Amino acid sequence: MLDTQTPLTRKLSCFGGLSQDDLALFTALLRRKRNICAGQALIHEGEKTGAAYALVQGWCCSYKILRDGERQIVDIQIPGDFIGLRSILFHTSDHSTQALTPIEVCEINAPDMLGSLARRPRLATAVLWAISRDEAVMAEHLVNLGRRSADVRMAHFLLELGARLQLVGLGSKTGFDCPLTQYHLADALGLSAVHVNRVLRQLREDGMLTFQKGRVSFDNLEALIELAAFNIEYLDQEGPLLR
Amino acid sequence: MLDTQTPLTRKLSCFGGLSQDDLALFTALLRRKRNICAGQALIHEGEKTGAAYALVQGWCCSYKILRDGERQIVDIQIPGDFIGLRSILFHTSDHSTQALTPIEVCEINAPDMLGSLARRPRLATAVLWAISRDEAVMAEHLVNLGRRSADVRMAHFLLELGARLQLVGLGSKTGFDCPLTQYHLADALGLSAVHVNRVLRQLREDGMLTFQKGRVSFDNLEALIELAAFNIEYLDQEGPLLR
DNA sequence: CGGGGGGTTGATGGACATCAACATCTGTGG
DNA sequence: CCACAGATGTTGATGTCCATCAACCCCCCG
Repeated sequence: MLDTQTPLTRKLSCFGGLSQDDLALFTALLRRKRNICAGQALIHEGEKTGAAYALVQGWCCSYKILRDGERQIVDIQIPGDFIGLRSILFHTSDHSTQALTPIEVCEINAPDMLGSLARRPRLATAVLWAISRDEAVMAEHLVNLGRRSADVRMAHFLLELGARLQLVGLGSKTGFDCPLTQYHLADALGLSAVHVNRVLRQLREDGMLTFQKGRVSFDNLEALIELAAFNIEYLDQEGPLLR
Repeated sequence: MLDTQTPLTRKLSCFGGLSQDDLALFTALLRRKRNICAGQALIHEGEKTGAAYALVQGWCCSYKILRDGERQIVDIQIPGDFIGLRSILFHTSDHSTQALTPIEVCEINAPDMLGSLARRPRLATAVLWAISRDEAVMAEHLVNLGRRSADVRMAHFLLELGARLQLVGLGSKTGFDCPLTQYHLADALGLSAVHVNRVLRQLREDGMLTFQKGRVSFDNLEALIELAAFNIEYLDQEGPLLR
């Protein structure tokens, strides 16, 4: 492995079967870098430009605002994730995206991207895999909101985040650094911030996990996985499918 | 337009820019037809085969079952939709899919499909658009579960279904035929069947919509759209993007 | 020193789940 | 033709999970 690996190439390599040429071509797509301050918006719901990015460093979140001002976070992006990929082919962007920390992104030029994919089937397949994975994450998130109680929901969400971070080298079995506030958790989990606070306290008192000062600690990983019935398979990160 | 149009080609044409050759090649992919009885499972969560299909006729639904037996329907498929597309690149299927009515599907052979997409960029783009659209639908579904009250949730869900059916010629402004039971609605909306019943009664008494005997009637479409704050843009079906 | 963002805790209420009973309809076999 | 079972739909009574409102805390930073 090269030590020029970025989180994104690391993730795509997890899918497997990419040559050095594939990776080089892909990296070449990601020329134009941009740095964004924490709190800044990257994409506005309803805009027509259809911009897409790859997130190199930092965290951001995609969300929708309802008429009454309520917010639902639809996805959290961590290094190695795509941002706004599904809007490049759409008339209008269906969500907003905002930086949660200072971030570094690479703009993706849609025509270039589509061109490269046409020339490199393996690369196209890997990107399609990444998109499918995002969709699988969203499906699990849907189940979370629809059918799980607040504590299980929280446990499941944080376990998933931990697993995703581990894949790109930003977390371990013991926990991860996490810039989210309780308000973000509330907006992601469809709860009120007050209730998020209570659920976190409960989980802490039960010795399951601690969320404090920007750090999530899995105090009893086994029990957490059991509580959430967390089955990591939907993240499909157990090694290359193609050889 | 040909009158040999299927719901699927009709949907892909909505995206625009496909030549007769593109469509012919695509249709050729969908050789092997299968008929399935109502209630039969098509895909089992956890299976390794990675099958995918295009739905030609009838309805089906994709869902996950939780440990306690609860079910969450993740997506409803209507004619012209893909089934299980995101699992063709995965180790295991992350959901089950079941026929709600007698259905007719075409198997999709993954290697063939990927090959065709490599040779036909326009076609690849159209399929990518269809995938993006599925994802956009799921994102809106997520907002539905996370932040909307039961009545609004119901209104939004049925309006979306109506719009999707209209695109493939199976619905109108006045309503659509709908094989779902109240139990299906409950599992899709994260509610109990009892509460679904009450919500439907309320909507009926308010003159908004009637759900009876396999038929959804929009009694006051304007008011419904207002109630649900339904903005159709996320379905991206307002005419070709490419010309 | 003041103000704002984030976090914490208690009191109260409401939306929805759960339990239970019954109605209606359909198909099936006697 | 009737009896019956099973799936679906309907309605009431009761309970619970979580939202809402309202304080108050700490900490950071201008």
